[in-house]
Amino acid sequence: MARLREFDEDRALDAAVDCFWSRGYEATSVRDLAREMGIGGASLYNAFGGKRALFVRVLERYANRSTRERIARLEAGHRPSEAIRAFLAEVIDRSLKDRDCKGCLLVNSALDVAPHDAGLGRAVTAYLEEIRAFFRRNVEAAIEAGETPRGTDAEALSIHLLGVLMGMRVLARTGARRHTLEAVVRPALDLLGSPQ
Amino acid sequence: MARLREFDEDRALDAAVDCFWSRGYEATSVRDLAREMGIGGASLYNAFGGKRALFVRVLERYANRSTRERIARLEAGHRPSEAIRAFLAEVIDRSLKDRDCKGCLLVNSALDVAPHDAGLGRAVTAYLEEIRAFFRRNVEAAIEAGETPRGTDAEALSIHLLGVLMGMRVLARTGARRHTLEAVVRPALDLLGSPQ
DNA sequence: TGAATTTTGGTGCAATCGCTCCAGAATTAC
DNA sequence: GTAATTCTGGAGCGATTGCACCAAAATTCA
Repeated sequence: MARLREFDEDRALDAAVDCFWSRGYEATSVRDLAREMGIGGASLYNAFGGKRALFVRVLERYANRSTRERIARLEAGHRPSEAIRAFLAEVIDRSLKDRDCKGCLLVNSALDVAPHDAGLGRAVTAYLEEIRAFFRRNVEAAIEAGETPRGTDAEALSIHLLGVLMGMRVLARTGARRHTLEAVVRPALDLLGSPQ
Repeated sequence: MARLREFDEDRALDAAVDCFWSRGYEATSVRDLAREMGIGGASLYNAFGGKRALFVRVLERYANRSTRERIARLEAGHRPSEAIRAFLAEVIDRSLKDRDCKGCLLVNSALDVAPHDAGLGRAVTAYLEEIRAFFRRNVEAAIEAGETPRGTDAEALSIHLLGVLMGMRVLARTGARRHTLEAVVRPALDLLGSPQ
């Protein structure tokens, strides 16, 4: 009973992800977004509501396509401790390939927008908590499987792993090399137990 | 042979530090700065050259008054491994008191401006490297003093400590509680050897 | 086909951006 | 005192910001 949308919402959303990811929230203008998404300003407001509302959708899409996809894939194909190892190794590899050092949209947002917008802050925190839950789940399973020492505190180690991941993301953003990123992570992986 | 400056440059610089610190580089306008510094726009440009040039001065002042002061004070009053412990403990304490979660200006800048401005990026990296040098120096001394296990790789551990510090700063920015920040740090401190 | 509804590109608004210019005030050298 | 020099507040530059509005285009239901 109305005119059909001419653009593909998912494709447009992907373009918006790239836009916010490489420029940050504040530095990205609605005109940048519209141009990159291949739509007019009116369509953007009509379809997504505005800059902030679009960013909420972007965070959700990023979490789905980047974080959750990786977690599901690695958790399905690896033993618990190896899933964590592979997760961090993959982040290192991607960070090194990431020429313009975009880093992780969630981490960037945690420092950029979260402190100035309580709502977005809660969203970012929830996504980071999903990553920690992945760590925690697999540390527990690794202990159960005998891969990780019995006395290990899974809760504490999962927090440590999240912190190490955040730190690596920050240093990667400054252009750190592989040996630096690996040195950040290695002691945390040692706590998981020596890989077979 | 000319009119004297009416404002105190150091006081104005401190105000500029607070401004950039709490709002970030992009989100801080020259008008914000001038108002908070208690000077006119023309004076700001006359004395500091512009927004970016002022930010360079701000980074330097922050490094002097925050990072370097802390390093010098703790290094003078503690045994090597205790200096590192006290450094991280102090960061945790200040992060928890920091109601508006400003975090660390250097870390915020590492994610905000460094990737989009090579010059500022190098400056930020250099300041972070000073912190790592503090870690490295004291890990080596701690090994020498028998506080830290002999086999420890001081270079690698100093990088790990820097990464853990960055990670803690990110999580603190999202409003993390004490037990979270301490869980991030504790495994790294364990590598320093048990405190006497 | 005509009414209803939504999307579309374009235009434009009020506000703000970093920055510049200017006239006047203040200070020192002469 | 006079000339020279610098600092000061204020006004204003062109550009850009997020967003609103509009008429035309497109589509479905009647």
